[in-house]
Amino acid sequence: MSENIDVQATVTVTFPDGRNRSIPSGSSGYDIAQSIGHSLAREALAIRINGELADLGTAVTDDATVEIITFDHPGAAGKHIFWHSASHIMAQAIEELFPGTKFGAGPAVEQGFYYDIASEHRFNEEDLQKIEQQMLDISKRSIDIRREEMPREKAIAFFSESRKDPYKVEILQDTLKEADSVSIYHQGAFADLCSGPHLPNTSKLKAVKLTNISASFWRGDSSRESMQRIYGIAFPSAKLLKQHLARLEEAKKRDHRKLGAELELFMLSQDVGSGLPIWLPKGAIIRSELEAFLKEEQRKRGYVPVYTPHIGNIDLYKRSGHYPYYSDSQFPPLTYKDDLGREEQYLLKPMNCPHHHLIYSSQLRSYRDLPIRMAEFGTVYRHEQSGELNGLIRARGFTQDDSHIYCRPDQLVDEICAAIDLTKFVFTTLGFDDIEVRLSLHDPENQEKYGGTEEVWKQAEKDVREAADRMEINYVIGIGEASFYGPKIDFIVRDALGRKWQLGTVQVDYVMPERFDLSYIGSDGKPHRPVIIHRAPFGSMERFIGVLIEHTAGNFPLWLAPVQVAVLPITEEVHAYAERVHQMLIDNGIRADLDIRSEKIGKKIREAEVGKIPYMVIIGQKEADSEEISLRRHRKGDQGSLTLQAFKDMLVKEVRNKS
RNA sequence: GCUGAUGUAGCUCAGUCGGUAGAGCACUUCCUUGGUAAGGAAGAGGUCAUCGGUUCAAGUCCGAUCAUCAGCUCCA
Repeated sequence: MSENIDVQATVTVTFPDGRNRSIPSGSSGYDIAQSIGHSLAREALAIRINGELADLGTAVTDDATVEIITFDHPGAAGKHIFWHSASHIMAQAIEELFPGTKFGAGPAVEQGFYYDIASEHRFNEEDLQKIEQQMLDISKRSIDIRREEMPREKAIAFFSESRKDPYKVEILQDTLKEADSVSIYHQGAFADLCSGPHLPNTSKLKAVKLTNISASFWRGDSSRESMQRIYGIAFPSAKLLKQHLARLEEAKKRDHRKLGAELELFMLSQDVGSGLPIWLPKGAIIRSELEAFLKEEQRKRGYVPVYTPHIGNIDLYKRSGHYPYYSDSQFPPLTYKDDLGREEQYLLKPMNCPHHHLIYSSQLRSYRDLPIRMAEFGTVYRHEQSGELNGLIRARGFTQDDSHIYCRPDQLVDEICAAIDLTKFVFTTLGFDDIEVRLSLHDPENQEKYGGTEEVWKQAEKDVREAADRMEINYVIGIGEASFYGPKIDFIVRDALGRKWQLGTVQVDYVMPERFDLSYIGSDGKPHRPVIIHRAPFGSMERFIGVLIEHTAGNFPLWLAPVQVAVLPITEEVHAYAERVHQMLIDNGIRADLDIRSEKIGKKIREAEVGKIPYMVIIGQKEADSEEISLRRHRKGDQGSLTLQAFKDMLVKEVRNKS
């Protein structure tokens, strides 16, 4: 390089690691990637210029910070662009195979992409394979993907006249009505309205799997026409696709419905009704251990237990305001008529709140009594839509680890913090470390959806934020996710298939105290309104255990394992000693099974392994003579010999530590 | 609820062109007493989800219903 290069013609680009480099002005993202290395240029999908994602072909004309985006780029930007382009390629493939198909929306999602399409043709599995092949064909044709900016009016003309795509026209006339100029991406004969960015060329797509077809509504509105949604996932290499499919297989093995049946934890029966889980003995042990754990923790933290009936007079729910909000997800009322023809209606309780509020108002409360923290494992019933049911995770009858905390306004933030702390403690103890926390706020555009005044909501949301900040939790904001009576802090985890589920929740409520006319006598001798916190660390016992099954793949920690130890004698001669060992474990509070069948030890071990029993005690003549046990650990194999005392101490300690 | 797929023994599945049902595991009994993931033999187990239709004949073809699964809308 000579010293006297034309400074006008070069610009400085700075990379994320702080290094920078001079490049000719007008260089594209591809040129920049190429200047760094051939393999990066090969893998480059797009570029981020001064924080803005752009097509790889975009020219850099000023000094800028740039980032080359590859498929594996942290933060999923690369995958997102890749899958978004894949959805366009799928649309092109569908258009080529099924001319006349109309296209709705085709975004990238967390696990791939989809496209909503309208067609007379009913797409089936065979079509998906054909479309996959066509997509790979489009990839082979190596078509450049080209961006075109045009005025909105021109785009409307383009989509109504040459593309004949009414859905795109609707988006242009509705969602994008403020925009002057829009962008269109062309790839061969296909074109789509899209803000981009996109892959430079269709050949980047090397492997694709269209996973399923389902129905969706145009713009998510059930009053609009139904469309066919085709889901898929794509990768820049066949190897990555293979890995992805293997992961899916693995996830299926963890499905709590499958493991729940195999490990005899719970069952569902048509004879009882759909969405009404039945706890089998082994599942009941897990549930009761979890309940005991939380009860003890709540006792330490100043909660008092209560019990309330499973049904309540319908007027109670009308008064709470739950009735109109929940009416489409309730079991129909039970109607009772007495001899005089008077009618009474009861609901299976869809929530525990009103019952607890009545307990609160059953006596005169002083400011000195607050906070009052009422806790109940309350079983509730909601008639969820049949398509929503999902084993334990989404049921029609479930038990909330519910509590209502009645406190003074000056205690509120502290109490929210304490509830957050309990929830975090529960999750940490159970080994959930990857949890998303969402502050669920109301949507001011839809104030009529909520109870209470705007001022009340402002205050409640301020308090919730303050508590979340003080507890130093990372959260995302969910506008419109609030309950009708107040904002919430929701704890969200994923199931084996990557679907998100809300578990724990902490909710602030200024509305119910008003509706139930709750009060306490303040130090000034006058009545005041308390504030209510609704909270449930597990959320529901059913859902929590469902997610826990998937999280642990059925390998529960010792304190939760339905059977903690399997005692496996090798021959009949040692049955007496095995019985002694078994009894000693039982006497020490250990859940132990004794297998005295005349089966070979290999088979007994196999069954204990398949049953995911944490510890196996193998007892033969040697152990009987030396008064020891031979220990085997689930998934880890032979652990050698131990004295009875050492084994017992080890178990007791492990159970106590909940490790 | 909507769209699609599926429904055969307790479980996992096979069942061809429509001709009245099959395997493995599990279960029961017997034999076997074996040292760290499946010992052997015999037996029992089915209104082919339910209801209706076509047919001489239906697990198989057609329709409806129910349930399960995926997604949509909704929620702990």
